[in-house]
Amino acid sequence: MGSSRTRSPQVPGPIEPLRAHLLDWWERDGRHHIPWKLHPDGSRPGPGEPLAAYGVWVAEVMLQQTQLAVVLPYWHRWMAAFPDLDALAAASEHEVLMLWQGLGYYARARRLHAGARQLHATSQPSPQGTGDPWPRTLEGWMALPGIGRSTAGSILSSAFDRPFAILDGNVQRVLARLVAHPAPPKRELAGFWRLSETLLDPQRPRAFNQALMDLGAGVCTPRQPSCGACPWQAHCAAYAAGDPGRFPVKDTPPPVPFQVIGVGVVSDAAGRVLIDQRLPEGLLGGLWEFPGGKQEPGEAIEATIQRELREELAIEVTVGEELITLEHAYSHKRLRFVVHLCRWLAGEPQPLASQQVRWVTPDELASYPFPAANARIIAALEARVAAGSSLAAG
DNA sequence: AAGTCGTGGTC
DNA sequence: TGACCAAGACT
Repeated sequence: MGSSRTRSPQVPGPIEPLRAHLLDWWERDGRHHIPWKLHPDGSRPGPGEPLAAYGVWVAEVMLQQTQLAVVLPYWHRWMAAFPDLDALAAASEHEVLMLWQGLGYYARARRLHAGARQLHATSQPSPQGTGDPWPRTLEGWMALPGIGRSTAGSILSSAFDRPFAILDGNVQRVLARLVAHPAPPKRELAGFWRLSETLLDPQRPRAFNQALMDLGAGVCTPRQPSCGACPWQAHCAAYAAGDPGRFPVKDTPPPVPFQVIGVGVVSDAAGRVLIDQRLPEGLLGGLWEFPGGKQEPGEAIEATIQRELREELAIEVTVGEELITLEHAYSHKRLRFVVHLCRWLAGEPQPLASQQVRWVTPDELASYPFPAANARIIAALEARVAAGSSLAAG
C-alpha cells in the first residue's frame, strides 16, 4: 500500500459508550416532533414498530440537500394533495411540479412521481393481497429512481426500524470530526460507510440514525460547533486536536461561470403573455419560464432577446423597455437575467427548444410551475399590470 | 469520476 | 453581503 494514501477512518475505542452517550443525549435534546416520524395521533413509535412508509419516503426525497425547516411546509402541502401512493401515482406531472415549485432539484419530483407509478404497477392486487408495496431491502429501495444508498438506509431505518446505515452530509461531518480525518470524506466514502455501519446500534437503528443527524444539525454544525453540548466530546479526535472547525477537510470548489441571460416578456394585442415549458430533462426540467437565452460576447441585450426568440420560438418581436434585472445563483453557475417587455409582431410561436409554448393571461400564470427566478419576474409583471400600465410600452 | 442539478438559511 | 452549505443522486 502506498504510504501517501489516507488511512481509512477507524472507530476510536469501544463502541458501546459511543452509542449510549449519543442515545442519552438524543432522548433529552433530539428533535422529536418531526411529523413523518410520528404516528397520526402524534405518539412516538416504539422500537421495531413501523411507521407509514409513504410519508417517510416523500420526506426523505425532499430532504436530499435540503434542510428540515425548508421541507416541512412542502411536505404538509404534498401530503394533503397526494395522501397516499395511489393518489401520487394517479397525479399528473403538472400537479406534481406545482407542489414542488420553489423546492429546487426538480428531478427529485419527477423521479418520486415515476417511482410511485412503478410501485403502484408492481404492487397491484395479488388477489390474496398482502397489500404492502414497500420494499424491505436496500436493493429494493435503490431500484426506485432517485433513491441512493443513503436515502434507502434512511427510509428503512426510519419507517421499519431496520439496521441500515446512512451517510449524508451531517453524518460525514460528524464522523470526519470524530476521527479527525485528514482528507475530504468524498475521497474515502467506502471507509465512512464502514464507520457508519460499525457505529450503528443494531438494537435501535431508527433512534441511532436520527440521533446522528440531529447531532450534526444542532451541535456538530458546520461552523462554530457547540462542543460543550456534545455527547461525543470525550471521544472526538477533532476536539482533542483543539480545532474541530477544521474538519471535514474540503477540496477547493471549482469556479462558477457567470452569464447574462436576455429574457422577453412577449405580449400580444390582447394582453396575453408568452411562456414555454422547458425540456423534460436537465436544468429546471419540465418547469415553465419566460423565453430567452445567453447573451453572446459584444451583443446588445436587446439583440440577444430578439435573436433567442427567433431561434427558439420562430417569432419576430420589437424589444421594448426593461421590466426588471435580477441575479440568481445556481449550484454551478451564476446568472443575471435582463428582462424586457416585448411586442409580438409575426410568426406563430413554435416549441423549437422547449416542450410547448402557450399564450396566457397574467392571472393564469399562477397555475403554472415556475422556477424561483421567474417567480420574481412574475411579481414585477403583476405589479405593472396592477398599476394599469401597458405591457408593451413602445 | 468529476459535472450537473436549486433554493433559502445563515453569518 | 457574498460565500458557504444543506437528510444526495445520477451520469
